[in-house]
Amino acid sequence: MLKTTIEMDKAALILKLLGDKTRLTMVKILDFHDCCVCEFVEIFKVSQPSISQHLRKLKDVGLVKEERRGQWIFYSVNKNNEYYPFVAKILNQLPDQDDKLIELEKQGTRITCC
Amino acid sequence: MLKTTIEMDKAALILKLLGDKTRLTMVKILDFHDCCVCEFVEIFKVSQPSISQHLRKLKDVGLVKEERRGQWIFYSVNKNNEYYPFVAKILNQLPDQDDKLIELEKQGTRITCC
DNA sequence: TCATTATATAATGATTTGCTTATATATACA
DNA sequence: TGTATATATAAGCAAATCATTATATAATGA
Repeated sequence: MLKTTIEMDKAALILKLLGDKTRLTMVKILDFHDCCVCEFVEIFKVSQPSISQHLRKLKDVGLVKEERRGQWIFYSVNKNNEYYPFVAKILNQLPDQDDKLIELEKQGTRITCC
Repeated sequence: MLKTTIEMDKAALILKLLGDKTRLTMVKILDFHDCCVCEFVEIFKVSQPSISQHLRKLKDVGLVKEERRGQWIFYSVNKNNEYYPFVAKILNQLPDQDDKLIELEKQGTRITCC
């Protein structure tokens, strides 16, 4: 049976995580494009540990997953996560953030390894 | 033209507000039933000022509105709010909280004035 | 192997959050 | 009018949050 609702506890937890502009934007970007830590550092203009800590939180609840590719660790949305459908309905209402990646391309700081 | 997306700033703000179990449950209940402060105090077993403060935050962003009825002040979801469609798509995925009100009825603490 | 690059983790600090108690205000009703 | 009830606001406090700097770990490439 397909789950159509989500427990309140879990919903509140996920909404809290998404209730931070940096993380919300990250997840919106990751919904369509894999990214590595250093790209986010470039995009958000905050320190590398700050980005790592945001990603850690998202990973801890299973919203994103990581995968090493050579020197980089790429993050992506874990679409198999039990709560992805819940999150997707939120993300679908947000404006696409492709301009952020286009900006990286222009700067030559987009990572496209492997 | 109907708005289909919401700015990231505003979305993050609203998600943060809903990222608290008490407020999330409040809004879910209010989506279908008006309630007054004292009912929430009974439901959530926290102090009256705590409930008032949560409602204040929700009111400040326009998500709920208030209306005095005699001695009580009833809150309801402001469905005319610009961002209600965004919120509704979240609320629709949450389990209904009618048991909370049924419990109040049983206890005789449901307020049905006016 | 050594220097560089990418990332994670630890420690720290300022700010925010969510509760509490105390108090003020407004309505209801005897 | 005086008392009880409902709500809001103020003040205070512990815990959580989000950033920073410092440091550790892992892979790359000369």
